[in-house]
Amino acid sequence: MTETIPKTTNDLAKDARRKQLLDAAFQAFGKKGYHGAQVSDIIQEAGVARGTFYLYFTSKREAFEAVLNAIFERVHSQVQSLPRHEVAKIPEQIKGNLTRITHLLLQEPLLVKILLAESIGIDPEREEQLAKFYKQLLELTSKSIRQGQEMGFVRQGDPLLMAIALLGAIKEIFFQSLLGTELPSEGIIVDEIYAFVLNALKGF
Amino acid sequence: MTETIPKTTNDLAKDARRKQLLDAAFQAFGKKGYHGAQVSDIIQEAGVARGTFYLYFTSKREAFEAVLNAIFERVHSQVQSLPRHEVAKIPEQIKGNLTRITHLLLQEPLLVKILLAESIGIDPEREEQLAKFYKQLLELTSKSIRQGQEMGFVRQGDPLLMAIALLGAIKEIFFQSLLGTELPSEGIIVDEIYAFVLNALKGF
Amino acid sequence: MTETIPKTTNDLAKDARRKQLLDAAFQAFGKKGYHGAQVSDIIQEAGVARGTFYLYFTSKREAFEAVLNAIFERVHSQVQSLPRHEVAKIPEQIKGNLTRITHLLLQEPLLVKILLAESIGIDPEREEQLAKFYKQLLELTSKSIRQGQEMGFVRQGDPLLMAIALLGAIKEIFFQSLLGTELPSEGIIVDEIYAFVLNALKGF
Amino acid sequence: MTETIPKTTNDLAKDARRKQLLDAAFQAFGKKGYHGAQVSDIIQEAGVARGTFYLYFTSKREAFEAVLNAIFERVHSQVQSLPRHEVAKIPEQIKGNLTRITHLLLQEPLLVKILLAESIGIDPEREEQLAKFYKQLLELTSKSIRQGQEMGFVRQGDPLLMAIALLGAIKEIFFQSLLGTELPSEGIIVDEIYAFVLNALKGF
DNA sequence: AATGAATGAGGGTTCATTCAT
DNA sequence: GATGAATGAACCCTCATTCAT
Repeated sequence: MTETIPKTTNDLAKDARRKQLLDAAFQAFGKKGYHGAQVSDIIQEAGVARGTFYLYFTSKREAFEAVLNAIFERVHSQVQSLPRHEVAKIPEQIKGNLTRITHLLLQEPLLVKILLAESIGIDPEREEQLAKFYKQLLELTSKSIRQGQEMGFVRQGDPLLMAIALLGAIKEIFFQSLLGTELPSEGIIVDEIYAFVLNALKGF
Repeated sequence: MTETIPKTTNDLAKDARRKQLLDAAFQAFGKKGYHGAQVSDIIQEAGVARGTFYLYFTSKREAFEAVLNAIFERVHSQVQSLPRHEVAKIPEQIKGNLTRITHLLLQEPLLVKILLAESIGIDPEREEQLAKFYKQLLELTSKSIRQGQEMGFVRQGDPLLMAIALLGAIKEIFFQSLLGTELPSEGIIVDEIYAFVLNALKGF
Repeated sequence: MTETIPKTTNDLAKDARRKQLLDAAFQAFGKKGYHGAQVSDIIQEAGVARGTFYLYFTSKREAFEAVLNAIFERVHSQVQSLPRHEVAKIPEQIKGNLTRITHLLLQEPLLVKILLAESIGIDPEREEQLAKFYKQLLELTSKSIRQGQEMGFVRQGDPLLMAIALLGAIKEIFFQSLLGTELPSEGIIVDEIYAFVLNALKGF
Repeated sequence: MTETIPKTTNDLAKDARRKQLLDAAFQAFGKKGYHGAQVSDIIQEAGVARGTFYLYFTSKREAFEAVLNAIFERVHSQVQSLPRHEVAKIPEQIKGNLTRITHLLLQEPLLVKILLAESIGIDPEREEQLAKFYKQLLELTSKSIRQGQEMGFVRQGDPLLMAIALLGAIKEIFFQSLLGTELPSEGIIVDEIYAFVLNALKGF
């Protein structure tokens, strides 16, 4: 009788424990970087024993991978793909996306740090993962740009390069906030990015 | 009289040896990153004994620092400050700067990797150094933007954010080349960046 | 309730392991001296892995410090403070102290070596520790001498210098045994030291 | 013609250079101990190049050996052997020896440090050398004691142990001065040692 | 599942000694 | 003889991972 419940309980507990370790790993990697963070930091933050860590991750690297995946998902979840047919709503949606992403990234410097500074140079696999993430982003964006060019409200030019430039423009703002550069308020940042995008692309 | 020549000779030899080690360090750090590169890699690349490395650098970290400084100087040397009074020549000069920087960075992926990916997360001092480098760049750029705004050919907006966005747009192109993204030819890249800058900023 | 037992068990195990390492360190330092002894010697003697050593001591130096402390305690434990009021028993007690110390030091040449030869020149802190150890010994002794002088059965003279001389006389015997000088039997040594002390101090 | 003079000059120069290095080594070993002193310290103190050191000593160890020998000679030169037949002059001579040795050792703490603290634990050969030095000293002393016993003015007891005790009593005074123990003036020290020797040995 | 003591490969740094100039 | 750049063996310490309890 009591046998069935524990299983569920344990599963829940397992998930909770994993999340607890994932959070701790996020904190540790965000604060100290991949190499600076030790497994000791993670288990201390999580309040578990050393062996426990290896019950949920096979290695420090895998834990980092998991953290990175969680970050990707979190960022993705803030981006809604733009509706193709309702052209009138596009600007509004773009601004909404910008607002949500900006809010997230300014709120979570650790996330920014991991995404921008720690995700490269760990190993080839990680780099590939990162490249894939950006590739998706860039393909989506350059497709939109190409559409805009066909519809005449985006200027001519290499869509991929334009997409890259836009991505970089936005990334750099958060990177600079990471370096301690004093930035204006969130609202102004969103407005400025939006203006930047419009201007950089506009076709007339 | 004969005393000065040996001295010069030795100094030259020491400089040459230092450069040899600096180059080897650049290679090693560029290929494997700061943490991945071992002192063994550097001395093997340079073809010297272990102790020799410590004759020229007090530590692995100091060697990295020296590599970073050399990179900063190399990048700086490619940028000519724009002439204030000859407005007509500004576009030409901007394009010249872009061409030179683009050429350098596409030619030297290791340099890009160190500058974009390895220079953060090593230690606070390094981060400060990087922050200073970017701060100079951004101050210079945002001042130009402000001037352009006053003269009416740059649109309104926060000059710092605009400068950051421009910097990021350019950086990202090289970062993506680092990640293996297939890019157009160097000439097209330069043209596109130039168009991007003009469009992103233009005031009418 | 059952929680306390594992804890005790572990603590005991940890104490045992620490003692094992301490003993090994004592052997190594005693045989080869501080600089001659390597951490490898200690762990080999103890039969544990390299990392284990650093689980119990933060450094080679700290291990030496611990060895020295253990020696101090061991020596101290052999010395019983003399009863002030039972004058008649003092000679007997002195002889008892001498017997015990002599026995200990002749039995443990490693201990003598560490105490006399290795405890100086390691670092200022260690020297201070040693100085403190001797200071206590000398203060105790010179106080007794002063009392003896007041009571008339110790000759006049600087009590501190007399205490130092006595200490040195005794130390030297063990130091010479360390150097390989052929000494008489333990019993004769004790008798001789005793006679020496009595004669050196006697007031009439 | 000029050939013969240079030889002498060079020999002198060689001796001077050797002495210069020996002095520098004495300073370095005295201040930092054998292990703490590096060849770098010695050549810096002497103001010569690294290679020069190895023109005069085959190794750091040999330099230490040379320093130790110089110390032995210096100490020996202060001790005049006692005249056997002029019994009346013995006390005076003893006191003279004590005065000179005390003066030397209090004047030269570095010498004391090397002699008492650094000369053991370097290597077996050094230990042997030290043992020989002390053996000579002890044989001389114990022979005198035996003579004194035969002549009736030294009490009975093991002559070697008595000699050792005397040696130790004296050594300890300088050792304690090394450890920073506050001692009386040189004159008092000499008087006290003398009294100590007399009392410790006197036969009635 | 949880624990934490034990492991040991690995890496940075030091420093006595050599040798070409 | 003098120099000092180069050498490389040696050694301490770290930390991700394992495994018996």
